Amino acid sequence: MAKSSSKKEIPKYNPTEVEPKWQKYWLENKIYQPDMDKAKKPFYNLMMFPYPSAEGMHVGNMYAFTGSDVYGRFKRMQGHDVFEPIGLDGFGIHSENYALKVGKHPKEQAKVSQENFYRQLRVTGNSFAWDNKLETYDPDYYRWTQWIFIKLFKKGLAYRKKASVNFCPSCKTVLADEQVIAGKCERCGTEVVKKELEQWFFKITDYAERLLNNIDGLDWTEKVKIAQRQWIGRSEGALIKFKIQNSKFKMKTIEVFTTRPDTLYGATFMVLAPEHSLSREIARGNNEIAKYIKESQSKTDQDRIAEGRDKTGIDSGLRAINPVSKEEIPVWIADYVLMGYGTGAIMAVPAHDERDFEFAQKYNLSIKFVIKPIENDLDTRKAYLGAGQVINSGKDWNDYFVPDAIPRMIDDLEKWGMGKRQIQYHLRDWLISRQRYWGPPIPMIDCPKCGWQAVAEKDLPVLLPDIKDWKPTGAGKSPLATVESFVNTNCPVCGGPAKRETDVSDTFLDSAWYFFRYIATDFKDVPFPSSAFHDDAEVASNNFRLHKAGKSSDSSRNVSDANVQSENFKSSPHQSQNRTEKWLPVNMYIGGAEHSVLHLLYSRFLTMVFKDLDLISFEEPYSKFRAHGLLVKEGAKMSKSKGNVVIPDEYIKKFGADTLRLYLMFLGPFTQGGDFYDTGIEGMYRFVRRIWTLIHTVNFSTQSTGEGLKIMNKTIKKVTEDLEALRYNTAIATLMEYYNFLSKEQTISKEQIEILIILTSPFAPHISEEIWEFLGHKNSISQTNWPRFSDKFLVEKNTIIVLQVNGKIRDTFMVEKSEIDNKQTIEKIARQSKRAKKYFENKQIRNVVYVKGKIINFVIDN
RNA sequence: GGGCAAGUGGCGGAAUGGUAUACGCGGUAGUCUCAAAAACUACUAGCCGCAAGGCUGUGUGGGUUCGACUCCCUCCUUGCCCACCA
Repeated sequence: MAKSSSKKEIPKYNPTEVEPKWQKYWLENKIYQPDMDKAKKPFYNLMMFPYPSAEGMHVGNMYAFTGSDVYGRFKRMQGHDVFEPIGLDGFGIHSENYALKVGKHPKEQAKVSQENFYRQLRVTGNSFAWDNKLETYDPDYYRWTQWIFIKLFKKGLAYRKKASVNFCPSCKTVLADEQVIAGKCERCGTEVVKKELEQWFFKITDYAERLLNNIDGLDWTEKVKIAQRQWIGRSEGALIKFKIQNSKFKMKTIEVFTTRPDTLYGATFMVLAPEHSLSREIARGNNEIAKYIKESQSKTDQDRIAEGRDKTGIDSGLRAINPVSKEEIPVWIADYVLMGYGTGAIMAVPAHDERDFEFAQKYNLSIKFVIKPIENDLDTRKAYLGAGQVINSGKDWNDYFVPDAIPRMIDDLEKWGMGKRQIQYHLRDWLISRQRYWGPPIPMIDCPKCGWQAVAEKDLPVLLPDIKDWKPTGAGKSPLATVESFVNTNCPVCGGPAKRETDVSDTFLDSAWYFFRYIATDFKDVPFPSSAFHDDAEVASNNFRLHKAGKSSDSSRNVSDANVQSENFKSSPHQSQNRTEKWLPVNMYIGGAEHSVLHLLYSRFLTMVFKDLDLISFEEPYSKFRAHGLLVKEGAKMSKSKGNVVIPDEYIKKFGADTLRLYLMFLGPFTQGGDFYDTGIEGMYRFVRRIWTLIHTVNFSTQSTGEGLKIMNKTIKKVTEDLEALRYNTAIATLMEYYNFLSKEQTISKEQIEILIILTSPFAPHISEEIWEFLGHKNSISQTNWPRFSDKFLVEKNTIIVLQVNGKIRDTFMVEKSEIDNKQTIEKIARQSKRAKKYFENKQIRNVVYVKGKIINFVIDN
């Protein structure tokens, strides 16, 4: 090691002193607070904000945040004005359930969690823009969540509908389809049942095609793109009408959706979902059928899954006519057909669908094959799903080959007036209402005269009342329904007595737009700046906590409102109206893959709606998204029940945040996750202390030379490329190799050391600042430019050529770079190899493969 | 049932067609010490060998190639996501 001969005094590395010192420095000097209006190279570096409800931040949160922060710090040093905000997703069932568990009012618990979480976040060394923090349960925030609801309502995108919905008996609320995982409640794991309730929905299905088509253009983790495509679930097919024979009901035809119109001749019966309106109509005059429908509805999804493929059903007694074969076919009612997809009715083709085949066998229904395989014989013991030749399908279709001929067959159906081409999506409308307390009240009023009306925008927010009986009731209504002072109000249209909606909105609505609010937390009277608000009288004109004003306060309303809290709010929406366009869409979004469908899809949807409202000019919220991997503990998933959840606090106390950050980023590829071992972190602590010691003992030479320069440039190149690709583990390995090299050198230049510190600083920001200061710098290391590498130092003078015989390595030798184009010379040197000679001497050399500058391979006969 | 990943030393992992096991953990031996810890140094895939060296080796079996952890096919295993979606 390059130690001084005279023994220097080495100060002890003490992270518990160094780290708070720099955290304080960053905060006081607003080092990480970009100028939101004047920033020249804005870079929005977003990480998914946490639910603060658990027992505090666990190491999985820190893993995700650190990975995002490292990238943000890297971009900042590359000259970008990085905006890296943080907040808390504290509204919602998750937080409320935690409050229930610990027996505290959610509002009280939120205060405790907030303090604890922010304290933890402060000591992890992230470069957060603290001035812009937000919490979803803050009225300043949810006021705008409610505003969004109103905007959607006015645009016809929020509507009420009575529907069979998922209901969690434990959480006592309805759930979105997305929150039901294999028939169980995503939050508590209880089996979900179906309930018939009137609910608020968002019409996300109107955006299905756009949501799907835009995916191709996104720079996102491929896995997440696939998950979204699958969730939206586009399929092409046909809508086909079947006439009902002698229908005594209102409905004279049954319409079905099918992706296999080519099998229409094989449709030997039909099946209606129990919830189908025709099923209900039939049930009115038939007890047995009514009973079947009731039973199937009371089943949990879990029951249905447990039953597997043992299908049940009942003959409705109706007969329909197959439009092409003209055969009379029975109509059944069975719960293997779902109301939520297609038309809620199917044409059953048992010969070519496994489910229909099974059902037909159980109930002895006829099976008619209309496709046969081209090569093999038809096996009539099971459904045939493959491609093939059309048979038994009349003169028009016989001998067609499917699936190729399907489009032509749909054309025929259209021509014959029997059906039409149809594109169907699996995506369903977003169920928004929740019968719970801890969320933003849905800002709607039900007037006996005027019907459902939105709360006037000037009256927002509809404050969540502070009540004692906040626990879920399970009666299909929110606890707010019992608060008369809340419920009773006046109609915003006619002024007469009316009642408020008492449900609150889904947590996913809170988190679907938070990145818009981050950039505008200093704006009181708009959700986010937009030129569209300029002339929009209904926005900005309100009396809610309006701040008294800069020069532009034309609004003289209720300045003295008792609620005024902050002096920092700007009152003019016109000012800085470009801010939204300046910062959004988000440049880099990093978060968990578990939000692949829900959160990412919802925020895309809202962004599109904002675009359609002319509030913004873009329609995709996140230009780039990367999912991080899962952090496990010694091979096992961390969970409270196993008691192996790692809490970062104790490790930070013992080793410091820098060591923990480095360790977390080192233990595996960030996008794939990693395995946390206590012994591993000790090794990282060793590395940090070694750097500290090296700095305090090194003898500086004046300049970097030869090998040193080369290695330095190589290191810069590798670390830069790795950081851009989020390959943090190999970036750190490279830094270790660089340290190992430096520690063995007799003399080191100051430049070589500074490069080491700069490159390490995104991972270990505190110790880097401390060393940077020790080296005599006055600025923050985060304000230093990221070093560039120069290719001219990367050129090797000599190259190692590997000598193979039949692909096996037999020797290596060094040649000058200038020789590598000369195959003859290389071959000549190779033939002289003492070690390899015996393998090709006296053998017939059939071929010599030379790969320039890398390898020479003699191919011989054995 | 469908979709997507991934299988490499004792362990976490590196290498994406060209010297497999970088970096780290753990282990062994040594230096320092009365001793221990820390720190530092060396070794550390398996087998054979005193050594020089050789053979084998990236879940399995095959293929493509001068050359395969890497590309293609078969099977096995594990993880994640979705799931009676017509």
